[in-house]
This record gives sequence, structure tokens and C-alpha cells, in this order.
Amino acid sequence: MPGERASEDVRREQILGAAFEVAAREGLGGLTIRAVAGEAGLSHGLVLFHFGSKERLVHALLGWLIENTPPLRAPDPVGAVAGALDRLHLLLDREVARYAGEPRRTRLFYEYWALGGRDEAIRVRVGAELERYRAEFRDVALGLLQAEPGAFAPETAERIAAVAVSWIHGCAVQAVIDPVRFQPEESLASVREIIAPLAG
Amino acid sequence: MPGERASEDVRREQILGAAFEVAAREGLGGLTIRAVAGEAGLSHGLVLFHFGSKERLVHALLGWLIENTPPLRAPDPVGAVAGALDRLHLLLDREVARYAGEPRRTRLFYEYWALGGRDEAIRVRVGAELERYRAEFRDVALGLLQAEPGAFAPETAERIAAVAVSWIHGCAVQAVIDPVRFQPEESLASVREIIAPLAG
DNA sequence: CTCTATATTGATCAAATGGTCAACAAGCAC
DNA sequence: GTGCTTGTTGACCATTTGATCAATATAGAG
Repeated sequence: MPGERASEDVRREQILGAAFEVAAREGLGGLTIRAVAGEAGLSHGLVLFHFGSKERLVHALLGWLIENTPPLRAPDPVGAVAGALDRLHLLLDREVARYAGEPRRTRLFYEYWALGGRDEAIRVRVGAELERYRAEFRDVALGLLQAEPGAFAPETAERIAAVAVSWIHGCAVQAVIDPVRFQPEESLASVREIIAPLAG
Repeated sequence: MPGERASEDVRREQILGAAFEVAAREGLGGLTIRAVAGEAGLSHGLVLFHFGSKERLVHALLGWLIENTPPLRAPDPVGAVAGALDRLHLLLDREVARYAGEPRRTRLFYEYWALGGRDEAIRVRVGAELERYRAEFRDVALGLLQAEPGAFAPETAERIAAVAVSWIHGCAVQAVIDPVRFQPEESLASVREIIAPLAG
């Protein structure tokens, strides 16, 4: 009765993709072995064969989620955008739009964030990912500021990054649940005005 | 065999308190009728008698959580804190500390936030609560700025509030999961420096 | 071709869960 | 006391879920 075979890597990837689909649709609370198997068109026994237990599947899905998150892409310094300030604004704009534009991924990530309160491994993983994002943003901010030394004092990159990342997360939280009333564009405009005096 | 009786209000409050305890400890996924009943020292049949279904209990707990959230308290204008700027800083500081100091409540609220993705009623409720928080902050910010007309232009209250609330949420998210590496104080110091040029 | 390792299925199990309900007790009106 | 409303309990049911496992088919080594 067994169906078509596949290599371990392919099957794991297929199952993780199905798991993401289920978790994005039903939430982590609705993520069941059988639902994942059904989504992938496989038997539930096979899912357990490849992942051993539900706990390991949940952990693996977090890894998959993090790995499939596109890295921070700084605006091209030699592109049409001229000053460091504009590039920073563009970066903020893109990041908030990315979170708001992928509500399923964003929501799932914060579900893991909440799960981290009761699961040591997940807490470490999510905390590290948030830290990594901060560090990545700091590097980009530093690069932006160094590209135009006059705009900001370089030592403010760390601080600007910390504030910017917090602001991005906050915008994401509000935009995901209430995209109508909360308009990131307006908040970004405010950030523009607030940051503006810092330059020159 | 029935135990001691109690009025409906008392029992509901007792059950909701137990439900919060369970949800804070085990998460919304671990919130079961029996766990709540056990926490309250009652039979699980009684919980269903008072709330009808688990869904209604979950909704009622969200209401309880929101109602038991202390309102935003603006720093006393005639207190020791002098300028509008200092009062704004103090307010930011207190709010972030409040979220970070109550990780269980904060985490549970964001769990509902995630649940809002699949439950219309919860989404509306959480969205409204976020909106209410923004509005409350705007009023406070406006009051602060009007108390010292020279410091800021009054029309920036709305925008400052929007940015501040986003920043607060972002700080909360990071501080709850990683209180060691993420220090809100540093981020607040940055905010101070960034906002400073806006005054006078 | 034979044999072995492995991927796959589905039956099966035990535990947990939401929900229903009959029995029962406490308070109160009369 | 009698009766009635209402709070309370625990047995019971159907469903779901994570997990185990024997049976089986496929692929590859020899």
C-alpha cells in the first residue's frame, strides 16, 4: 500500500512546507500531525517517521521559518536614492511593508515568540533571531551613515538601529491586526520629521 | 455532592482569574476547561455551566484581560518633573517598564493578537484596544505639549503618539523574550537624543 | 534475481478534551 | 414542611490527537 517514495530531504521539505501552510492558516494551536499530513497528501504515520514527534516538527518549522526569511536588503547606495537619510527612510519603509505584506509569516513568528515563554529552546531561537535582526540593521545603518559622513555622527548607528527596529516591530504588530486604521505610511512620515533635524 | 454555592458574579470572576492563571502559565493552547476548573478548585461542569462553551470563556478572558489593564497614567504635571520633554520621557519609560514588568500579561495579550488572525470577534477587540491605547497616548501627549506650548508644536502630538506607541510595542516584544540582551533603558536614551532636537 | 534496508501506509491504542446530562443539594418563597 | 429555582458535581459520550507498530511495497546492493 505504500505510495511513491522520495528522498529524506525532499520529504522533509515537503512536510515543512505543508506545516507552514497549516500553521499559517490554523495557527500553532491548529498545527496537528494529521493536518500537516493531509495538507501534504501523506499519511500521518509518515510525518512522525520523518520528524519523530510533534515537538520536533514544531521546532523544525521555526527553523524553516527563520531560514526562509529573506535577509535585510539595504537600498542600493549607487541607485536613484541620493542621501543617507533617504536611504534610511526607504529601508524603514520596505521593512514595515514587508512585515505588513506577509501577515501570515509575521503572525506565525509572533506565535513562536509567545511559545518561547514556555519553551526554552524556542525562546533562545526567537531571541537570537531578534538579536540578529538588530545586528543586521545596525550594520546597514552604519553603512548608510558612513556613505555620507556628514549626515549623522557614525556612533549613532547603534542607537538609531535599536530605535528603528523597535519601531518596525511595533508597526508590524499594529498593521497586521488593523491594516485599515493603522497606516504605516503616516507613522513613517512622522519618523521622517522626527529624524530630519538629526541630519546636517 | 455539590459544594459551596456562590453568586454568579463571584463565580465568574473566580473562574476568569483561574483562567488567566492557566493561560499565563500554559498559554492559550493549554487553556482547557478542566485546567481552569482545577485551578479554581471546581468541577469542569461548573465552568461550562457559567460560560456555556470554551469559545465564550476565551472571549470573556480577553475582556477580563483588557478591563484589568490599568489605564495610561500621565506623569503629574505639577510634580517634580519640570518640562514637557521630561514628562514624555518618563511616560515612555513607565509604559515600557510596565509591559516588560508584566511579561505574562503582555505575552497573553499578543497571543490573543495572533488568535485575532482567525477569529473575527477577537481581531476587532484587540484592534480596538490597540487603537484605544494610541488615542489615550495621543491625549496625554497633547496635554503634555500644551502644558508647555513652546516645547513642541501642538499638531505633532498625533504623530509623536503614533511613533511612541509603535516604539513601545516593539520594545515590549523584544524585552519580554530577551530581557538580558535587550535593555529598554538604552533604547530610551536613544529616543531622548532623537527627540531632543525637536524641542525649543 | 535475491536479499536487505528503508520509505510508506493504516490499524490500533491510550490519553485528553469539549460537551451533555441526570442526580443532588442549598437557598428561598409560600 | 413543600415546592421551586439554581448552583454544583461527576459520570458518561464522541471526537481528536500523539504515538506505536505490524504489514507492505519500492529501490538498490550483491
